Amino acid sequence: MRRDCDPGRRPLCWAVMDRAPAVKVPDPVRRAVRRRLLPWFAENARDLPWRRRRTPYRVWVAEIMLQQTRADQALPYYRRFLRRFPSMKSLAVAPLDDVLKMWEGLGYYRRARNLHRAARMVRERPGGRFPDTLEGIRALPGVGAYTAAAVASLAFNLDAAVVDGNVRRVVCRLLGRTLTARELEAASERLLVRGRAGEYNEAVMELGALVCTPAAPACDACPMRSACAAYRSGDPHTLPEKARRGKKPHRKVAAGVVFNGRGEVLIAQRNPDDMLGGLWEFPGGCIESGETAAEALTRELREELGMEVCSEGLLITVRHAYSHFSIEMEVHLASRVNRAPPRPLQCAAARWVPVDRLRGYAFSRADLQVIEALECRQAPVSGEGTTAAGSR
DNA sequence: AATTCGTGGAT
DNA sequence: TATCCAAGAAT
Repeated sequence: MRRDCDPGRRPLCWAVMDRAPAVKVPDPVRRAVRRRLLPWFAENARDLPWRRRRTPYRVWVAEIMLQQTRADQALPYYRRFLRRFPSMKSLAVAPLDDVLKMWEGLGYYRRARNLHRAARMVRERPGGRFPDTLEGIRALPGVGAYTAAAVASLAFNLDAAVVDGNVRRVVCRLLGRTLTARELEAASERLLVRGRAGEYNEAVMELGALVCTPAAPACDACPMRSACAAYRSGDPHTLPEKARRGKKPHRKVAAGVVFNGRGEVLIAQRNPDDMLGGLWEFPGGCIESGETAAEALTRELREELGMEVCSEGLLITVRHAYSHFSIEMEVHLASRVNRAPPRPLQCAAARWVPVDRLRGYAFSRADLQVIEALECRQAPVSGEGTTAAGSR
């Protein structure tokens, strides 16, 4: 592709260029970044914990946590995470289950697993030191182009420009059209204030988060207004053009709270590379066509855990939306029909746990609803004939 | 290159 | 209620 592109000549079509497509970035825009945006940021930057004491470790954890996650959602997680794992070493030596527990409810759990793995990789480096080059940072698991540039600029003051959702929106509006990913890289590189890359990166993202928002940008409060092509055009909210997504499929799922007669319930750990990998769950699975929830439950526990169980009735129906599909989960109380112990045939592990110890394990949001239902079902009843385990 | 990864707030 | 989409990465 790149063979016949002489960089010294202007190609007829930018699309054939592999690198550095020429994006016209007007001087007034570049000037406005230095004269307006950076002062605005100095004045209006939120006081966020990861902006204090910018060690590579603290910056890196924040950037992983902030992937596809708003600052206000990440905030309480960041505080707890740094309290529990204040250093690279404390994270590296911790069990993965502890890391996932700290991540519980935040989503995209692969981030937590990669974070843990990367911490152990950093410990193996010479001196156990965090990589201090763009390529070295990029090589850590869970670190892509964005995060590498963010850590490089914020923790090491390297001249690397980030492109995230904010940058995309802000730059497309400044230039008045929807840019391709490659054009965005080139444009952000041109806009970057050399020697102040971290400040520039955060300023653009802060503007996107606080002022240049997707639906209703607050142009009246925008320091870049005079240099913004989309503002002049009159309808800045229409940029960048968005590709519409398809509808999410809906699945019906069955899950079981299986009691063993000693007040303990069965939980299973999901395989590391699956969705919600490493999290614990109440075992179950998809309801096939023509199947009842109770039948699906019996089948799934036979397949996943080699157990024979029988539904004792509905506990709760949980509706939940994941990133790319939604579920309606019928959660049944269930009991064993024999003494066969659970074997982790299609999961990572299985364990009997007292209900009041469930909170020590990491679950997804959907299963946390189940735990709530279990807890408020147990507490008030106390004396009466216990559970569906029904000793017999 | 298009999918697959969570969750919650805004609209 | 339904849809969008956020400091993206991995495959």
